[in-house]
Amino acid sequence: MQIDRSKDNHLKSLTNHIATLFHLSPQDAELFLSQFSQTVLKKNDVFVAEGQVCNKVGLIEHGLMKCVYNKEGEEVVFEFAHEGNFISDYYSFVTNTPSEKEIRCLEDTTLYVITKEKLQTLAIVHPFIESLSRTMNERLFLQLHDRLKSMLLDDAQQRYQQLLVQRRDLAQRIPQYLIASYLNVTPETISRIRKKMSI
Amino acid sequence: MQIDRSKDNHLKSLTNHIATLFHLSPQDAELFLSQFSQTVLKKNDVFVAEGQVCNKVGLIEHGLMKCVYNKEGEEVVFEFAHEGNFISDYYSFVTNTPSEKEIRCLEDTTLYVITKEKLQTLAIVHPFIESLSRTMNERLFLQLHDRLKSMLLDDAQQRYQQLLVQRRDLAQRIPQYLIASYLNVTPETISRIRKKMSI
DNA sequence: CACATTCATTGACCTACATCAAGAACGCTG
DNA sequence: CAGCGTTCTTGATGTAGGTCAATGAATGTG
Repeated sequence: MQIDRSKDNHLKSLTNHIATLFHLSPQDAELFLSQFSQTVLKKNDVFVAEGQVCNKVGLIEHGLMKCVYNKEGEEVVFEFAHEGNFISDYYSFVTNTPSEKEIRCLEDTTLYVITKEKLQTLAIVHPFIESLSRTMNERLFLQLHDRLKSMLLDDAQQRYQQLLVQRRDLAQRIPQYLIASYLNVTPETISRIRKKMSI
Repeated sequence: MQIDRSKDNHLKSLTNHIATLFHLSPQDAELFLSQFSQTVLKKNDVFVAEGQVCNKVGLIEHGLMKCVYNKEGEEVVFEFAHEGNFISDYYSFVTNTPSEKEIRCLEDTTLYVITKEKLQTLAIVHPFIESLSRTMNERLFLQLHDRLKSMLLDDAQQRYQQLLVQRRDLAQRIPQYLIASYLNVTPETISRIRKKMSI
């Protein structure tokens, strides 16, 4: 049932997406994305390994990834990313320290990748990259802020319900035990919450 | 025992601090700070009220402030800020939405304040402001990241111990019940942790 | 189709931390 | 220094959510 589009069409759609997101002209957005190189990964492939300095940012064209801490053998989900999202261990990226997280594909994933070095080189020539970086930092800040706020103020059920509202699409593609981990509870707790809510 | 310095000396010290923090030339740092206006607040004075859009950033010269959520009448500490720190509800600042937090002085506080509008005007004339904003966003991101990480991975005792190591100076100026709130536990829990650690 | 694997559910029980209530130890300020 | 508000401590008890273990459902694979 899916229409097979050319790589160019996909890229075009991503370009529009980026232009809108960062208030760029179509030309700037195209210039920006033309510096990325395409990477194709299979389900369970690792994009960033724990212990490696993350010096790259990906922009997902198609697919789904998770970014997780390893806490004594248990995965603790830090973030999910899907079509149109950027993915990186941005903490490692900024601080140049080894990543304490792992980024891995939950589905077959195609993404466009650019290195930190290339980004910095670009920023020198094209001032709009600096402004784009600022906006991106802002977005990352807002995301983290929302997450921290709900950890500080809400209980497990409230967090789950908010997730269902705010990221319903994601919640349907991701196994419940990973949702649980993202909400910082056990799968059993999610199961009981669902029962209580009779979903 | 304290040496009484002139206002100019204080400002000079802040200017150096900012220059170092953001890799600015002394000239740029001075130019930047010259756009701020001094505000003097007493203990318990409100800097940002809940419900008001926060369109300003303060830089603390002397004193201590808290930034708190109000959760059903209970304060939940989001952040503390003291000498040399910037203070704002940056979420409200960026999104132009009413602040859900209150920022209030824990001690008599002197700070330098600049409005969002002025900052934006400045950025047009002086490109270094844009880069400074990016760096500031980055720092805010890293701060939130650390906090979220410890909420996800650590228990109350670990969070308390890390606070003692990372912000010992702060911990000594702030009542324990606010430390507790910052760590998202009750004062009783902190008291019991201290007993167990025999501090 | 049989079998394995992976995920979700449920129940019994446990634990970290919260809540409530009562003192104790500080400051202040008159 | 007496008295009072504020913070900290301690004990008794409650609870959200964790852990462990068993069972089911759903999915993939030879």
